[in-house]
Amino acid sequence: MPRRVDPVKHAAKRQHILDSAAVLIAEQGYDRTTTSQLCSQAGISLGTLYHYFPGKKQIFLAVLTQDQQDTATLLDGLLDAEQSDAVEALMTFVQHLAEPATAHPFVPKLVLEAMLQAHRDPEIRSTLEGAETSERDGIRRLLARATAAGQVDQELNSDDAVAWISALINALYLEAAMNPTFDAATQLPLLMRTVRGLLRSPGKQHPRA
Amino acid sequence: MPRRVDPVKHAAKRQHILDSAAVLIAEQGYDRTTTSQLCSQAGISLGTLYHYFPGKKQIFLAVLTQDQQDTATLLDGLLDAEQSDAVEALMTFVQHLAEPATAHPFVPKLVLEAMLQAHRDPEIRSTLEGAETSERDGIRRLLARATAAGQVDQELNSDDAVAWISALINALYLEAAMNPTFDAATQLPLLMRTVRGLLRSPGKQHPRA
DNA sequence: GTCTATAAACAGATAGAC
DNA sequence: GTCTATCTGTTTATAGAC
Repeated sequence: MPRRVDPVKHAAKRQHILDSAAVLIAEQGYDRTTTSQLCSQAGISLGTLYHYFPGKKQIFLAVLTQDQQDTATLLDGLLDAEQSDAVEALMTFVQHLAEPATAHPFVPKLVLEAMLQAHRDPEIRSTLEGAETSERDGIRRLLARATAAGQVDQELNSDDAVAWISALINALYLEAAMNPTFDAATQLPLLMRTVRGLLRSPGKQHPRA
Repeated sequence: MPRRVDPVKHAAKRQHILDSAAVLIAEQGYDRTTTSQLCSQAGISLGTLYHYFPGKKQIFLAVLTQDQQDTATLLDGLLDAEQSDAVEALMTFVQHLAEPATAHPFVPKLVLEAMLQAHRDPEIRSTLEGAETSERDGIRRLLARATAAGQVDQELNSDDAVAWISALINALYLEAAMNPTFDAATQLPLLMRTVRGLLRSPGKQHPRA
């Protein structure tokens, strides 16, 4: 005995609303995007929108939550993997964190909008906090392994290094979102190079193998 | 025969409105900040605000313009100065571009808000464009000098390098604005170190003098 | 489930008294 | 020059017909 028509159809439409909302909010920003625009973009009316979501803010939170789950899944897989070269493991992790910025132009814009709004709205902040923490934590653990293996400049403060590797990844998102001449996919290798430069001692060669 | 009461008093009050507006907009964002809030923060009424400015947007533009003038003046002075070591000249320039981020917590927040809004509003974009262009142009010229002097990795693409030095400076502003545990003043030296790491060849020592 | 019509609150901006 | 009172349009959200 099936439950009328709901099962997948409802979830699919909900997802469709979320997808179109993500693009619109990325382009215009959360504050400037009206619920009416959200409706016309999704091809539905106001009444229908409020049938699927209790309010505008919840739509934004739902958009952020699904992105967060993608990232979390990605990170967990990478942290489990054992690799011989600790620096290369760290670099792989960094690359995977940076890669979404190259997927589609709206992605870095959405990430940046989320970061800004998180700074102003407690609800959005707590939604994002988990992802950021696990991101930094992953970097920290992999960096510790690389340092223990003597592959990183001993004088480089661990907390500072984590902060700056994280900052460099954020910089890729920032430039991809703001600078029209900046192509994230092309610039990704240079991000990797810069991270390596940060880890390497200023006065010494990185000891290979 | 003096002109009634206007001369300095008007300019001083205008400036006071701008100063309080800058802090408020930095904290809340432009869209979330209402004209009423701008008034109560400045200690005046709505009617008075519109006596000094034609509208909300013009207040924001005025805030950005004055910041821009400070930066432009700073850059010009640095570009004129001749220095023996070309890399050091570049590093001095980078440091001066990054330094405002360490001045007061609201400064990086305001800069970031401006960058976001510039991406969405043509008027704000054109107001900011001049500053960004002269910033990148300064980096480009100083980098060219350093490259000509053989102090920079020959294989490093010039445009990429400019983009990433600029991105690193923006990263300092971004982290200072978003990350409460990130102290811009403390992290400035590490920014300098990272820029040096970027310029240095991955396989060779930076040839000193 | 989806729509149209509408309520309730609030935004930016103006009028005009003092 | 500065204020209070008010206009006008828009925004989020709800009611209720189909």
